[in-house]
Amino acid sequence: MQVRAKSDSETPKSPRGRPRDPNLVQQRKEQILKVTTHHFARFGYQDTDLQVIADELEIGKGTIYRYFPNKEALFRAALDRGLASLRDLIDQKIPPGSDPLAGFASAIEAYLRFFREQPELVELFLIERAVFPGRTKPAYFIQREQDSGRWNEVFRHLVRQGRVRPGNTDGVLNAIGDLLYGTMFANHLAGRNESPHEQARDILDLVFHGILGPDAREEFPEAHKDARRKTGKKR
Amino acid sequence: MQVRAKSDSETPKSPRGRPRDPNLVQQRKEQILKVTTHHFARFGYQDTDLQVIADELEIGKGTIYRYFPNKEALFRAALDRGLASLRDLIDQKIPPGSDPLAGFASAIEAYLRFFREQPELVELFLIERAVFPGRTKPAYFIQREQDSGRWNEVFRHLVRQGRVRPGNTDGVLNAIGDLLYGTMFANHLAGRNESPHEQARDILDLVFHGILGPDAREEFPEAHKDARRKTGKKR
Amino acid sequence: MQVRAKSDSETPKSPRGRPRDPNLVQQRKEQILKVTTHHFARFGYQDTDLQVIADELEIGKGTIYRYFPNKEALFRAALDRGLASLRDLIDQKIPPGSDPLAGFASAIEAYLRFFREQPELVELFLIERAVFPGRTKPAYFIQREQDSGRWNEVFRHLVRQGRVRPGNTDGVLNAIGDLLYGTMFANHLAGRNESPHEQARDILDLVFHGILGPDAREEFPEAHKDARRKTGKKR
Amino acid sequence: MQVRAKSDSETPKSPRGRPRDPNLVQQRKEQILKVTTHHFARFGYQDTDLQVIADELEIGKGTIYRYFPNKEALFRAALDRGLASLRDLIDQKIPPGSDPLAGFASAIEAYLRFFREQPELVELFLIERAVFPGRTKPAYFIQREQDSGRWNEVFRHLVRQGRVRPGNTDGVLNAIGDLLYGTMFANHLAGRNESPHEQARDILDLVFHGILGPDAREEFPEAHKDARRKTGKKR
DNA sequence: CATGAATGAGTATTCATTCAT
DNA sequence: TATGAATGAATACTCATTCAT
Repeated sequence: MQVRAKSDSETPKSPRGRPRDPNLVQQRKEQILKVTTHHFARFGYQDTDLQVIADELEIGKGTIYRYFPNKEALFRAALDRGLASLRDLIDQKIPPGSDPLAGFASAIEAYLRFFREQPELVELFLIERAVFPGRTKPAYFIQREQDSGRWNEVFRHLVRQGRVRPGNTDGVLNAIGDLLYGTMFANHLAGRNESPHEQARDILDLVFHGILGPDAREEFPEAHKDARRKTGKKR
Repeated sequence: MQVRAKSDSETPKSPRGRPRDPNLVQQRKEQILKVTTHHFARFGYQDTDLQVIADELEIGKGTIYRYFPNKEALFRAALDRGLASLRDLIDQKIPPGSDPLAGFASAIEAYLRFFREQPELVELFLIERAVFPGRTKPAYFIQREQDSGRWNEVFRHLVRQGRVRPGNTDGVLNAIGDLLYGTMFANHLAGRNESPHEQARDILDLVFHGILGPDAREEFPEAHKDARRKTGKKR
Repeated sequence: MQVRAKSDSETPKSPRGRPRDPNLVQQRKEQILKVTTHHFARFGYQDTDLQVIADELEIGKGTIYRYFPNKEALFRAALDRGLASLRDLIDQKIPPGSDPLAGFASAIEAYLRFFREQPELVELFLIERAVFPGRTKPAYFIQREQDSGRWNEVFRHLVRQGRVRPGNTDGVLNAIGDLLYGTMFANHLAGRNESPHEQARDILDLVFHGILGPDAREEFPEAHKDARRKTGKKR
Repeated sequence: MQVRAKSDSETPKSPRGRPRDPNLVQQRKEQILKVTTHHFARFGYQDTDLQVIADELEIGKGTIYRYFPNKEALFRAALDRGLASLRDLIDQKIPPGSDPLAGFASAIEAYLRFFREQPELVELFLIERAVFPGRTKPAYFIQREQDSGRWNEVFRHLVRQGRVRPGNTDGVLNAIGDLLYGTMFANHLAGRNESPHEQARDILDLVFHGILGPDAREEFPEAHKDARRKTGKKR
C-alpha cells in the first residue's frame, strides 16, 4: 500500500491548472459539518450513512472523503465545531470588567440556553463516548479543564472579597460544573422544556444560598475552616 | 437421531409439559447479563459480538437467543439489571425512621459510591441514548421520576419543619438530581478519582449552604417568598 | 475489536446441538476451492467476486468466509491444492526401483501433461506473484526446493554410474527445472498445442544430447573436469 | 460562475495550429513510464495509484491522462518500453559477421544479464497476464515469435554446416527459448543470485552437450534421422 | 497545455439472526 | 433445550476517470 507523498510545505510549483481556493475549502467543510451534525444527532453514528449526507448536500460521496479522511474524523470535526461555538459563547458572555458574580449568573443562563438551542451537540457528546469507548477523555472535559483555571481565579478573588465563603474551591467548582453538565443532559434526555431563565434562577438560588434554613445551617455547619484537604495538602 | 448413553450430569430427559425450573432460567439470564454488561461497556454496542459473549460463557450463540429475543433486548435487560441494583441501593440507604436530612446526605454518598463501583452501568446509560437516539425517555429518567415523588414529600416535610428554606421544590430537587447525575458522568468520563466520601462532603456543603458569604447573601437575596410558580398553583 | 476466544484444545463440552462433521468440512472446502480455482484463473484475482462463486455453489457468501478467513487465504488454499496434486503426480510417476533415466524421462512428460490438463494452475502461479508482489517466495519454488534434494541424489548416482557426464549438478538441474518451468508457462501463454509426448521427446533430445554435432563438440568442449566452480571455490 | 483575473504565469495563449515539440512529448512519456514501471513492479497493478505516480513526478494526475488514455494503456506502454529495450539489447549482441554459435552463446548471457538488471520488467510480464487474463497473447511471445525466424535461419545454417545436429529445429529452438524464459522467471522469483556468466556457462554446457555420458548416449540414441515430424511432415 | 476538484461505481467483510439437528 | 452452520443485508472507503478553470 503506497502512501501519498503529501509534500507538506506545499511547493507552489507552477500555479497552472485549477487553483485551489483555501477559503472555499473552509466553506465546504462547514457545509458538510452542518449537515453531518444533524445526521449524527438524529440517527446515531452507525446509522448515519455518508451517502445520505452526500445526497443531501448534492455532492458525491467521494467529495466528503476529500475533506475528511474517514467517518470518525468527520464525527470529531463536527464535535469540535460544536465545542468551538460553545467556547465562543462563554467567552462573549463574560465581558471583562463586569461583576464576577453577575457574570457567573449570566454565564449559567447562557450555557443552558445554548444547549437548548443546540440539542444536536448534546447527542454528539453521548456518541463520542458510546461509540469510541475508553479512547480518550471526552472533548467536552478537555475544554472544560482548559477553562477551569479562569473560573478558579474568579472564585478565589471572590473569596478574598468575602463575597463567597471560603472552602474547597476546586471541589465546589467541580460540583457546579457537574450540576450544569448534568442539567444539560437531563434537559435534553428527559425532554424538559422549562425556560432557561427560570431554570437558571432555580440553580442560582441553590448554588448561592443552599437549601437549608437558618436553624438547620447550624445543625449542619459549613465545612470551611479546615476545608483545604484538596488544595492545601496542609498537615 | 441417536440417543447417546452418556448420561451422568445430564438433565434426565425433560418431562414434556413440565415447566423448567424458572429459577434456573433466572440464573442463566443473570450469567449472560453479567458478561454482556461487561462487553457492551468495554467495546460499545456495535463492537460487541454476541459470538464472543457466547464463547466466554462457553455456550452456543443460539442459546443467548433462547433467553433474549435480540441484541437490543439483551442490551436493555443489562441496563434494567443495573438500574434495579441502583434502586435496591437507594431503597436500603434510607431506612424508615431515620432523620430525613441525614438520610439525604447518606443517599448522596451512596449514589456516588455506587457508580464508582459500577462504571459499566454509566457506559450503558450513554449507549442507550447514543445507539437508539430519540426512541424513548432513557430508563434512568423513568426510574428517577418514579422516585421523585418520595423525595418531594421528604422535602415538603422539611420545609414545613423550617429546616429547609421554602422555594421551588421541584426545581431545586431537579437541580440536585442533575448535580448528582452530572457528577456521575463527569467522574467516569473525566477519570476523576476523588473519594466518594469527600466528594459527597463538597456537594453537601454546596447544596446545604450555597457558596455565598453573609454579605453577598443580601446582595443576591433568596427567591423564596413567592417562589411557588411551579409547584404552588395553590391558593 | 474483540478476538474470538477460540478455545484451541476444543473442550468438547456437551456435544448437544448440531454436531460438526469434520469430514463435511473437508468436502465443503474442496467444493469451494474447485469453483474458486476456476474463477481466479478465468477472471484474475480482482475480478473474481466471491459473491459469484457463492452463487454458483448455491451457498451464501458468508459461508465461504466460514471456511476461509479472507479472499487471499482462499486464493492461497486454491494454489496449495493445485501444488499438492502436482506433487502427488510426480511422486507416483517415479516408481521406486525403476531406471532413473527412464523415470526422469517419464517425469518430464508427466509434468508437461499435467499442466496441459491443469491450465488453471498456471494462471494461479502468475496471480500469486502479480497480485502479492514481493511477499514471499512463490509456493511453486518452495515445493521445487523441497523436491530438489531427491533429484540431486538421482543425478549424482547417475554420474557415478558414468551414465551422466560429471559437471555442475546443481546448475544443470536448475537449468532443466527452469526449462520445464518455462515450457509450462510458454505452452499456456503462447497457446501452443503440441502434444506433451512429442514435446517431451524434443526436450529430452536436447537435454540428453545437446545440440552440437561431433565436430562442434570439440570446438566448444564440455566443462567437466574442473566443473567445481560453484562448490569448490577453487582458483 | 466568475472568472478569476489572476493571470501572471499563464502560458501566453498557445498559438493555435503550431504543433508542440514532439520530442518533448516523448521525453515526458519516458519520464512517466519510468516511474510507472517502478510502481507497477513494486506494488502490482491494482495497488498502483496514479495519484502517487503523479505526486512523485510532481505533475498533476490529469497530466498523465494527457499522455496515456487510461491505466491499462499506461501499463502496456511501460511493458512495451521494456520489451523494446530487450530487443535493442539482443540486436546489438549479435553483430553481423560474428560466428553464429559464439553469438548464440553471447546472446544467452546477455539475456540473463539483462533481466538481472531489469527485474521490474519481469514483474510486468507476470502482471500482464495475471491482471488481463486471456485477453491477448503476451507481448513477450509476440516479440519472440517475430524474432524466431532469424534464429531459425541461423540454426538451419549451422545444421547445414554440420556444427549442429539435425533434428526438430522448431522444437529445439522452442525448448531453448523456454529454458531462457523459465530461467528468467526462476532467477527473479526464487531470488537466485548466481552470476549471469556462470549461469550462462551451465546452460550452454547443457544445451551444447546434453547431460549424457558416451555410453548412455547410445542407450538413449538421438532422434535425428526422421526428426522432421514438425517441419517436414514428410515420410 | 496542465491541473486537481469532483465523482460514484465497485467490493471485501462482518455479524445478527434463523433453524435443522 | 442447546447448538453452531448457514445466511445475506448492510457499509465504509478507494481510485480511475472526467472536465471546469
